Amino acid sequence: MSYLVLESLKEKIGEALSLLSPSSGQIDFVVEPTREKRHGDFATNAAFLLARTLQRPPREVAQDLKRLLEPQLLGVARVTVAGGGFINFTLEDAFLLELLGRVLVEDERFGEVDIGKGKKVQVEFVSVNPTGPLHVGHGKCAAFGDAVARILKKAGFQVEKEYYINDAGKQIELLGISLEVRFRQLLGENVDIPEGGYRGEYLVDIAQELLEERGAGILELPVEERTKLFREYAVEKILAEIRRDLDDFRVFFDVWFSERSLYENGEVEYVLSLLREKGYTYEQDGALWLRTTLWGDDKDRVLIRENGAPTYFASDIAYHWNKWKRGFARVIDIWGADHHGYIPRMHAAMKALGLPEDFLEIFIVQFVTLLRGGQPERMSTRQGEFVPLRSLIEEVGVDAARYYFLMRDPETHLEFDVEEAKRQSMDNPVYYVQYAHARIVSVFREAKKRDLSWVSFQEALRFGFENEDERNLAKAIVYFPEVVKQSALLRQPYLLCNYLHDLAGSFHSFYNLHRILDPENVPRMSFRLALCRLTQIVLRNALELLGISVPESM
RNA sequence: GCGCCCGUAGCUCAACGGGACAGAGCAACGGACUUCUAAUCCGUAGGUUGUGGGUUCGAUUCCCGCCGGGCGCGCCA
Repeated sequence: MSYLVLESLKEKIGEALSLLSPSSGQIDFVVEPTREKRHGDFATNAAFLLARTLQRPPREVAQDLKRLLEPQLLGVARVTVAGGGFINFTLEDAFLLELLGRVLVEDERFGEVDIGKGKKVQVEFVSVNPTGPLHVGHGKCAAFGDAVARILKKAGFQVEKEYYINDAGKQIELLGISLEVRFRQLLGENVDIPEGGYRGEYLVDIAQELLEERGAGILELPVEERTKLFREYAVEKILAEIRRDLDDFRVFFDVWFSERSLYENGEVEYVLSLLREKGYTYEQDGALWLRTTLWGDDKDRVLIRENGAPTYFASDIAYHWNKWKRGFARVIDIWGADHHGYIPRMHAAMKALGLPEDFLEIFIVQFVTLLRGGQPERMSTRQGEFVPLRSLIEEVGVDAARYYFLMRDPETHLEFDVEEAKRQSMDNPVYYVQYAHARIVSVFREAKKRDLSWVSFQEALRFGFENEDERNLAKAIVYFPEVVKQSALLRQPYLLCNYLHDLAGSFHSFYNLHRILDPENVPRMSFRLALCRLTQIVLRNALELLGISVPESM
């Protein structure tokens, strides 16, 4: 993977550092693209860091490093010391062009970086209780989890996407009861949805369907059978709805895992006995507790209630034990912000089970504040007030919705004014990126229409750069694998959004400033068409990682 | 009260696990289409990074105190 320019630079700098100071092998320097071109192509802060340990002025250390590096670096035209001690590198054009040649060969595989080494990773996300349709906040989780999974796959992990169905417990009981109330109301009975029940309109529709399907007679069934029927019917219908929403949002899961199954095959029981055996549990007030405080939780947590029913926590521990048994090297859980208080106890439970420190990785997705005409809209399924994901998709489209959710760090709050997104949909940043791709396709379409002929892309690269705009575009293109690597390591799709916006910007500038189709100058035309093709490859590969469509025309 | 997230241009956000002059997009202003898609480009303007300290060659970034906003703190899930 030597086209990871930064990687090879880093390696050489590391070697130079250890020559200057053998003891300081673990200096955590960075190599980054420069913000300004007068600083060259890439720069490192290594000298500043070494200066500290050596107790010498950074500039001096930088000079020493430069002397060591200069003869070492192939493909680097210039090494300079600037500022207080930055070391700047300027790539040779020939090297850059060689890298471009490799991109053409790699094509759809370009951007693959093998940091995963085939390790099995699971990403579990959305996992909404089947008690109501998906809302906008879930959409953010869905877009994030799906993009992370795609990125990890590109980075060499073996990835599975999973949805955990909370089809057990009190909330589900309440759902069944709420449906029965709606059902009875349809038959004219004067009954009310109980405290804490689900009041959303969607249950009225489902009750209507059930009535048409099974008739009023089901109310005559024995209590046990009747509540089971209402409960299961509600879960089934709502889950089907959730699946349909996710399909339309282009989010597909490999596994749908039922919480209830953990009870049915005795795994909850088993994990509880495991924890008992290890001596991390105790009885108090008629309940069974886990000593999560041993690992930093605020207080111990209940596993089995006074009434004998296991808590959600208990089944969740069993669930993660199950994940471990399935052979994942690591599992990534993506939760809504309302669950963040749950993190310490879950990590504690993993430690109680003796699982590796880094087995479970949890991401918290902060809420989306939906604004509609300046008015904030609260989202709570239990209150029955929420903005469905579906209606957002219908208003702004899948591509725009996904891009908006992904363009920021999910752990920060996101403000999303629907009215504004609707009104300004033509200025949406996602179109800026997609438009670059559509333009490229259009150039080739035009070239064919005019029956132009040009030198093959690979051959054309030897004509080299004519201006800085072409060169900037080339730099952006070869930087792609580094972005994939970073966003995979940090699990941050938004780095790709930023990168895409940059790349599209470099292309739009290039396009506006230089004519591509010019039969009078075939070498130049050929070289520029090669750049177009290269840009197209990267735009396509990157958009696919985000689950955003790649339009041929707009 | 305790814990987590956040506070950067008028608005929405960047700044790549301390670095060069804090950058984009909207909104504002001025230019560029008889020529490959103007959903674009080129340019101008816009800032005491909430606030007060501290750590050091250097702080938007790390630490502490305050101010303001969001979310949690169940034998719910």
